Amino acid sequence: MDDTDDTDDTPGRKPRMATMEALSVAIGVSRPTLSRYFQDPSRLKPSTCERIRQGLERVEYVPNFFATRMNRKSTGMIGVIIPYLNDLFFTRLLESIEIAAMRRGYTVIVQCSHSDPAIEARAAETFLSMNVDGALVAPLGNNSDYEVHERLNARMPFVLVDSRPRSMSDVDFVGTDHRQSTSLITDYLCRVGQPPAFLAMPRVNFNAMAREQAYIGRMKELGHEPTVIGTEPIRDDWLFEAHGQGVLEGQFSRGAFTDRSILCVNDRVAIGALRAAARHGLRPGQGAEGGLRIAGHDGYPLCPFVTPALTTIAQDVTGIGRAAIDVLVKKIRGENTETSPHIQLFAGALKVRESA
Amino acid sequence: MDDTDDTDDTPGRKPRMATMEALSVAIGVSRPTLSRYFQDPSRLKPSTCERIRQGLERVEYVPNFFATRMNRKSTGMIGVIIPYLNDLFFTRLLESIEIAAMRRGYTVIVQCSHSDPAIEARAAETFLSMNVDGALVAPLGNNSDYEVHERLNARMPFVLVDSRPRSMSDVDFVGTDHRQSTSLITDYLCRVGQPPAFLAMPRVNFNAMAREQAYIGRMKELGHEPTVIGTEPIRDDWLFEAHGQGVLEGQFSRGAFTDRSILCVNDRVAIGALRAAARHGLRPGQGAEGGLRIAGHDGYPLCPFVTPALTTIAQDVTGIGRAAIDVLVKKIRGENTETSPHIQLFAGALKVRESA
DNA sequence: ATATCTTTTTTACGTGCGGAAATGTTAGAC
DNA sequence: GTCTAACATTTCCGCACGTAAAAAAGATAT
Repeated sequence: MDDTDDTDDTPGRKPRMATMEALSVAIGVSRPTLSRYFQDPSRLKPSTCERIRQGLERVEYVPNFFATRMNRKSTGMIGVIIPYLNDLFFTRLLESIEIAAMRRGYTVIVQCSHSDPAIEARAAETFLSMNVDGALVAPLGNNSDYEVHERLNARMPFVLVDSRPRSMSDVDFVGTDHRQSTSLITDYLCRVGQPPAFLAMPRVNFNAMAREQAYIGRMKELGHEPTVIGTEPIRDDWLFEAHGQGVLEGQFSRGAFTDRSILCVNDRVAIGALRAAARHGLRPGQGAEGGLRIAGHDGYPLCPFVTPALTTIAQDVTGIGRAAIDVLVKKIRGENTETSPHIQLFAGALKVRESA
Repeated sequence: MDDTDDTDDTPGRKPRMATMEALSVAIGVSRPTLSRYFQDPSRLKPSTCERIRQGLERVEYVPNFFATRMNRKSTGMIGVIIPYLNDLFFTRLLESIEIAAMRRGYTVIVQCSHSDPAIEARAAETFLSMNVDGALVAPLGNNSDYEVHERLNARMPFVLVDSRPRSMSDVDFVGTDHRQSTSLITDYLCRVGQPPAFLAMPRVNFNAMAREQAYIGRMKELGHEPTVIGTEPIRDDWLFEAHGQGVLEGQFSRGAFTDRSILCVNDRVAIGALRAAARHGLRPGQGAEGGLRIAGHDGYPLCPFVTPALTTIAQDVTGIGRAAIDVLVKKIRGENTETSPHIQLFAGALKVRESA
């Protein structure tokens, strides 16, 4: 650690070079040449290139991340903020984002808000201090401190994903077209059974609100009376599943909604709804005698494995993640030739299974 | 961006100082004084402290992450590698790790292997170049390149979490005591019904193997004949749920295992098993007529919401995450007074629900 | 052999900040 | 009022590398 000659010869291993300087004397080329080798080997004569390559095979050297990033105009890093981790929707989104970014040669720095606006703000702060090339943010919801997003947006290439605060309508955004997706499944439910009621969530999430609005709008277009339940929180630390189950158990035990179609704001709520049905001896399904049908929204990976298998709208998570990175990278590279703001909405795909 | 005076006076906002130098002239103290203010304000005279604080309120300044980290002996960062994200067990583990690290004042850098040893290796490389103070690794499984872990272990404080390769038995480890947990549920299943069969996974995961072995051992101790199924992969890109469902559907359609207790290697496999049962009209459960019971392992958050609610062993994810950070931080601070290696195993807790 | 071009090396400076040593300041004791 | 200790602040160098310019070394053509 304190070797003055910047090397560390642990027996049995390759000698480790701590600095590029030490590496250069070990290989026998100058340090600037090495620097250029690491950035773009093609700018060196092939023979020199080969000599360096062979030298590198005989020692262990990994360039100092901070020193390299400090001077370069670009850090090659993209900051990603997601609201919480314990939701497979977001993990799949994150996965597609990471893979897409990796392909483009960027290092992704993930920060999770853990449902806490203060942590979200700190994450933004971290990105600013790390000079990330750009930021991809899935906001927390109504609790978010928008100034945080605005500051990021003002200081670096910035793209919102998944959910978009009303106040940030002029910011680039990639997500699902909830009007389309909700209409699609509303239409389907109207076609195969009674017009659905909507099992909502407390208003803490923009997508939830967007879907609720889309449901109401579509129902009216179809000449049906919209019915929304579940906007009141059951308890404070609610999980989506517990919320769905709690709301519906309340209704079922009053004998309400036992023979209707129920469109849930998302799959996790729907899984709770299925649970409530099961506990009340109800069998929701396509050909259900009672007429109870339950559908979700998102394409949660577990939908095919619950009983009955959950009919839902699958969001194109992979497409969204990839597109978000595409837009962000374009902004980073200054190839922003398109209309501004760039709003890209993906269509949802109907997945008909057993539950509706 | 190219301001030579290191400031940026965007109208309507606080003037932004790009460097500590600029900040120092703006406030009227020397740069090193500022430096010490940010590291430990108590080392400054209260009056100076107050002057700086007031100055900071009138401008916007965030110190450069790289520059600060480059010289400090400690970067204040902990690297965490997890094998994949699309599993709520790992997201919960990660959550508890992040919260624990945050409390200790560390910044967590998460890298996900995405089931790919090459990505895992690159993540380790990143940690080395970033000079993280220590690394917490949940290894990929049999596919992992152990040299990667060994290198990290040799070069920085290092702790394995969740799963431990056989070849790394001398490395600090925090995880669940699978002998205890598996025995606990095996005993329970033997007590309430027929001795269980074990629905395993292909041997790609150490915990899966450990549980399988624990099951076999415990069954023999109890004088029962162990039965293991599901060690052959159904298809290549198998999901855990699909694996459980596939294996059991094969058995059920041959009329096998329809009236036995089945202990699944984990909850995701068990959810697939429940699905298989449902598709064959079977109703696993505590007082099941046919005698079919299905139990899992892990404490997957969805267990209470599937039908029937899944009986399982809950791992103490929060405890594991917190303990792992504790050990790692101790190693980082050189307070490693205990026996080496530090092996810390947490007990699992039986969660009796409906399915068994 | 000389001129021209390409490649590499030398040299030197910059990045934003940490840290040790030197300098300045203050307060208490005489 | 001076001296000294104690503390506060500044000066200065260093970190590991990027980058630019100038000088040197090869390579190729004439």
